[in-house]
Amino acid sequence: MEDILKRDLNPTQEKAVRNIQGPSLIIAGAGSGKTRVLTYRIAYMLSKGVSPSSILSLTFTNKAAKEMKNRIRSMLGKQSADIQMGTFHSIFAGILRKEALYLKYTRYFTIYDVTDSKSLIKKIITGMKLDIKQYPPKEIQGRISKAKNNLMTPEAYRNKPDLIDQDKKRQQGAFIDIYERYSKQCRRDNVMDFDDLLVNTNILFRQFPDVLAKYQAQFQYILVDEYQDTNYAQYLILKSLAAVHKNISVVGDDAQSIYAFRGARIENILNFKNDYPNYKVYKLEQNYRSTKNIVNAANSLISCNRDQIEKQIFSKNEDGIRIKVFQASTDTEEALYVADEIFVTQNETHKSLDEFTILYRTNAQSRQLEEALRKKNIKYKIYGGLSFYQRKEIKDLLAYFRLTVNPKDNEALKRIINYPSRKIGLKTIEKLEETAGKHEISIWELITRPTIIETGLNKPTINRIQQFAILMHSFQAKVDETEAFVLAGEILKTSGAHFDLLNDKSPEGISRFENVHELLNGIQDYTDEKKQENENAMIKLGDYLENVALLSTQDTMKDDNEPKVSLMTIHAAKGLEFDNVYIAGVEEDLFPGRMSTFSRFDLEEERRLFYVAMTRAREKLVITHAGSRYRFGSVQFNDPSRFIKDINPEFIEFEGGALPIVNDPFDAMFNDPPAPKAVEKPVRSKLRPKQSPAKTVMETRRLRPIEKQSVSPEVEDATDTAALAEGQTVKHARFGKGVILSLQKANNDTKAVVMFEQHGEKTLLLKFAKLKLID
DNA sequence: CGGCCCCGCGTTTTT
DNA sequence: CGCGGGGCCG
Repeated sequence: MEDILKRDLNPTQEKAVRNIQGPSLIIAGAGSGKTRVLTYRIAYMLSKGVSPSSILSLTFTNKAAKEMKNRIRSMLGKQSADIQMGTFHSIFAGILRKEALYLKYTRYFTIYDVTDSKSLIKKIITGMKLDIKQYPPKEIQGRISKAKNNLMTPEAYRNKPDLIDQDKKRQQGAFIDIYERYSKQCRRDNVMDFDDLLVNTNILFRQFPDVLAKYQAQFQYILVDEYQDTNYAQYLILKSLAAVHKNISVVGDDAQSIYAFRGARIENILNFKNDYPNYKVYKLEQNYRSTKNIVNAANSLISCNRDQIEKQIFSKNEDGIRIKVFQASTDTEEALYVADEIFVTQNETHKSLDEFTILYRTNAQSRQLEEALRKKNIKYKIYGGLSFYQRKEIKDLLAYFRLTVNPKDNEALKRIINYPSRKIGLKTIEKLEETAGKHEISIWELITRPTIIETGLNKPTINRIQQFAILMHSFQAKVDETEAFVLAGEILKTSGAHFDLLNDKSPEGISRFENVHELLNGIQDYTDEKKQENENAMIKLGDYLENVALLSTQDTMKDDNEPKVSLMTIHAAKGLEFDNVYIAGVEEDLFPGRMSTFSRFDLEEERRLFYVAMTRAREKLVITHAGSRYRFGSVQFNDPSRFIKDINPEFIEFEGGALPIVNDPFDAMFNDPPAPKAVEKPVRSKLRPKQSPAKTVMETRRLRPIEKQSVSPEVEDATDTAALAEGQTVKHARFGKGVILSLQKANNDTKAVVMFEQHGEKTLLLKFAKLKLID
């Protein structure tokens, strides 16, 4: 083990791995080997005699957890199985099932996805006779989610007069009532939404100290990946679990925080020192993934952000080729260019198609790209978007499974009580729901009790409903004693769904039929996989359902052997890497999205997102943007993204013409002035307001072909950095005249401290600053 | 009750 | 443009 650490890790990584006692904060830049550090750290702990079951390791996807376990297993043998490793949501869902009774849930609770919870919220709003325009379900759902992320229960919310006041002012005075009803109904139906998994864990730990103590005692060592993307609820869970042993190690990179929109707090990283004053910090700054060119380009981009932890990410890899920037006239042309570029590159380099990815800001962009790839006969796969599990036929079958496991699951019941058709229509379902609501019971309870009479439905209808209940009952009786895939098959056949699908001979019908069988295969695969870890385990339908509910975008992609280009949003690409990366649609209003351009905070998150996109690439990075694009059914014209201009042009090769200059007054507002503590960032044309009197050096340069930009200095160009010395007077494009106070070598560049006449003392990187010597 | 048609709206991003 | 929801008719 000792040899392995020495051999495979750099000194900082090794220190981070060896320090297993006490709190530690590992700041890990993109491509700096953070997964390796985490993996080796756990392996090292095990080799030191730490018991696997006392380790809690939280990862961002379940796939990442699986891979880490496999790596540890291959390093050490079979010991990794007992490590609690997975996403926050899956680990704590597991704990909540074990302890469900404390919270008046049963261990069979259903996890609602966004669609289910939105549908319930909508039902509540209309049921309260509120205007759907005034209370858009989607917005209400977002607000509920936000409240939950901050652990604001309905009771707590109601006790905040300022919040209640605010709601009234925004014409949503009934928000709290909706929130309250929603919470009550979830509880009544034995249902939790995604946020509840974290909220209820917090409630469990807060209200039942002995339960908390049990887990504190168990999890003596806690590791957290992607710490920058944890929210308040997650932070508190960690804090309480780690309170006793304080062996908590968090790994994160503030520059890659891209989930603030769903409640993530970068501050969690910054506040770590407050909770654990005797913490140790390790900065992994060497990027092993990408070429120097890509790393430096990404650095120049991210330096435009004001909020960041100071660090110097560097690469010792080859310089590599420049980033290609291509301007297409339309989105169609852009897609064709990307497909063609991939085709040519693949032919030249003979790299596997697995080493190519196309990244975009929104899922909607995938269509054009798919078409272009199909035209070129290039195999591809798509992550996310409308996934397999979102298809109607799949959701129908899953609803059967859900209702089998949790009979109180109203949303599931409503979905399938009339599928296949049992002549139970919408009106009937409405009546059921209404009556159930009155009695504060679930629909299932209503229809399996004499209370069903109170619905006022006619005899034949009641009869049909009871037939359905008998059917479901036969499934429910087997839920704990039958293997998932056996029961699933039986449900498919006996429910009549199989017959219904078989009867549809249209192409779509056949595809639906195949999908359903695909789902059954998936259950089989899942079962096989689980049994590899534990031969004697019995995989029940409930286990499978939990797995499905908590799948992440990356988890849904099954390995197939044929190499394919992958298409995905940048969010979905988090943690992945490829030799060749294409970022498409890099345009104003799309990336950054229009909504993000109004505040510095949002804009900086978008820029971090772009940073994540760039740093996925090992060797080649291609950025494309289109002058016009179909959106909302009509043509929209977009300027190239400001992010392209944030990248130092020295690292870019513009293809197909120069980049037009865009002036956006917001740019200047949100990027100026730079952070005082950080190293001075390069000055760019975008810092100038629209009616800048004279074109700057940079602006003129940008219009010329790339070759002239960095090779031979011209009249207005920078003085060769080697010619500069202390004491000289220089001119800077933005800061004007100044005197060089000192020069200092840094990485592969020189830092200069310059005293400017107008702007005072500045520290500049000569590579970026383009100083001109004045005699 | 079920099927069909029309209208309105959406694009951030996801566990 | 494409989807989902709502309304209308058979």
